[in-house]
Amino acid sequence: MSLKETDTEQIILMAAKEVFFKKGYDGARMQEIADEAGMNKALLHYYFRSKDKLFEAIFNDAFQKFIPRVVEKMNSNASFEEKVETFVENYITTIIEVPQIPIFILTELHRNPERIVGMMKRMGVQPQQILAGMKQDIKEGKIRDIDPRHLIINIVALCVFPFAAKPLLQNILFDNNSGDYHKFLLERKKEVCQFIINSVKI
Amino acid sequence: MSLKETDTEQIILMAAKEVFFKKGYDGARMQEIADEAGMNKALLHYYFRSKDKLFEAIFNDAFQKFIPRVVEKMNSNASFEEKVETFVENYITTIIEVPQIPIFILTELHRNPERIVGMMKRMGVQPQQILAGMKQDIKEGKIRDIDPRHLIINIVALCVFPFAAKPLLQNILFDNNSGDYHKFLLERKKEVCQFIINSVKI
DNA sequence: GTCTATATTGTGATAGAC
DNA sequence: GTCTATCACAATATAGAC
Repeated sequence: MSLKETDTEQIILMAAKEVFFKKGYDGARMQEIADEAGMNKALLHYYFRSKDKLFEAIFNDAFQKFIPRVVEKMNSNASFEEKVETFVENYITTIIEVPQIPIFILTELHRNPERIVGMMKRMGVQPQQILAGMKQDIKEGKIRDIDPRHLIINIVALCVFPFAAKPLLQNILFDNNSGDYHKFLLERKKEVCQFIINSVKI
Repeated sequence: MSLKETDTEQIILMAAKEVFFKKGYDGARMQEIADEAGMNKALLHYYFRSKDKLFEAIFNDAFQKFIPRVVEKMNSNASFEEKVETFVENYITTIIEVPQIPIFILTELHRNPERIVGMMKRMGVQPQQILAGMKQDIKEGKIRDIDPRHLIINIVALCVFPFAAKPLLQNILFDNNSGDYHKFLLERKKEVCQFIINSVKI
């Protein structure tokens, strides 16, 4: 594989990511990706055969960069507080870099649930161990009695939602000032941790 | 307007809602809506002129049924606990009836932010008064010191997320048993209230 | 590998018979 | 009001020159 070929492939991937993230699969156009990449439609097909295959390449990549960083350490034997802090910190830091990811994944999850669920499972997103850890914490009286499934959903919800609803929140709460909203999202790391830990205190 | 005409119009609207909710604007096809309604494509255009207009009818309707029920009472002078309980109760009850609404609104928000934000504002989704109420509660020492914007986002996040990510959560936490997940969502009403109130306790 | 041109199919929309 | 037939154009995909 020559250097040139790899370059072109990378340029296509970057352009496709841009467009697919913004418009979703159904809304994206091969022509727009080609324009964004500064080349012809035909080249996209030359490298990736079809829109579907190109999308899959983007999606798998986004997914594989995202999930492991976020799930990391959740199964360690750290304290509940430490686990929450690590998770929230990793999650929000990661998404701030690519804030379109949550809505992208949610949309695709809606469009094609089986595929996403399958991918998640294959990548080791198996909450059983995490749930067991939480049960242990409850049993040992470290946190109050709460259904671990609610707790885990609450944690993820608090991290994801501000990004999924960003266009609305930024406008309605921050007059569309993206700098302010960015600062606000950074604050959320400690805010969310505090919110969770407070609410499970004995 | 004859009875027959109104009937057909309603049938179209129901079919369109079904398809638009499931596939989103870009993914939906006029042909599929016509099939779902048991009639011809041409009729859709006869009644609604264009795909865009039909979509708008659906969206406005979903929106106008949803938002007022949810925002209701948030501006009353009830206690913080009461307000949270009313909001969460209304919100989750409403969404359980039409669980596709959150992802539908989020997707559309992403596809066309200005339109959604505009509609929300026109429908009186103005958080200033709610934020002011929360500030007052903080000042009077009824809840702990917390940025009201974080608080309001947290409340909505906890309500919305389980529906937005339903296909994933139902599969991964409940082995795709929709009955179990439904029970779980009903439980969330009190669970979410408790979670919030605990976390803002002095 | 990259381009232009074109094939092929899909899709929103309209014309016109009934 | 409802249908069939069809238009016009958009979008994915491929053929073939360079």
